[in-house]
Amino acid sequence: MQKELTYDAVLRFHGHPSADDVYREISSRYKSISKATVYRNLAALYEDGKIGRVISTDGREAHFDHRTDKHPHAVCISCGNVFDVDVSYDKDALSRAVCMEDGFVITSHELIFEGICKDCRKKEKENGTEGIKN
Amino acid sequence: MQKELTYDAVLRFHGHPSADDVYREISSRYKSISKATVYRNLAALYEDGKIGRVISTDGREAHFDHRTDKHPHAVCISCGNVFDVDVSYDKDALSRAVCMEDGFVITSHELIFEGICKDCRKKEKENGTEGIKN
DNA sequence: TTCATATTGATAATTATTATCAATAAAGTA
DNA sequence: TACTTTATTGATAATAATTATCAATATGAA
Repeated sequence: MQKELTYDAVLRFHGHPSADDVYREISSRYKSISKATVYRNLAALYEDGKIGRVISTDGREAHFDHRTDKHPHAVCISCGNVFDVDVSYDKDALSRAVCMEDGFVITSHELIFEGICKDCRKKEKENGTEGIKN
Repeated sequence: MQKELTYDAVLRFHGHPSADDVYREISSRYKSISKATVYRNLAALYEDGKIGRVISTDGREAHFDHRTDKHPHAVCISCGNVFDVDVSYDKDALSRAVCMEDGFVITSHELIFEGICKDCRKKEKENGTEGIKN
């Protein structure tokens, strides 16, 4: 059952693999898995609450997470990699403070930081391409 | 110059039109504008700081904003519409509190609420489809 | 074994957006 | 004005991530 393979592959990553990362990780061991199956099982595992899913922004791919607790992430605007952010804030207070027009029921929220990761900053310095995106 | 048309069209919306919304709005008056031009000019206007852009999440289209100040939004997970959220929080304190692994430089952040908007809740009640997405 | 159900792989379809590129328009200059 | 250069546009192809389709295979129960 490829669902198990998919789950194990996600756990094998330290960080936040994309569906394609997971696909390639499994492919390297079991040659004949379909990418559709990986997408299907990642979605199912997320539904089951077995893995986390990082909200994807601005056309970037979704990333998955061995952590299942909700926590903020930082996305590198240059390479798209996702990092955990360690910041505590009062989620309930935030929810209480929200004042929406009548009738909108909030079920969750996401806090996403954007910036440039260590590696991309290094590359930019080397190439003298600071400030140039992608 | 279609850039002006595009700008005016965005201002004409109360809410947060998608590129396609803007395209249709202009088309209804000036039949022969290209969608590529609308995308191009929306991007340029955003670069110029003349309009705002709502971060798009999970494969949804981007939405644009006549407001240019950064503020949180709520996205309806059913219809995708975007709403302003009125909540004050200490952005600087949040930034200061962020503890990332060395070298990641944070340039901005987004706070996105998710939930169900008034209209979709109404529809769900009528259809008895509560809890069913899209 | 037999019948029903679930999962898979291969591939087509979808959707939002960007890239390409020739045609047109606008601006600058002699 | 006439000519040249630059910018903008429209039409359309390309891209990229993801989902849908559907026949083939696997699984499980009776």
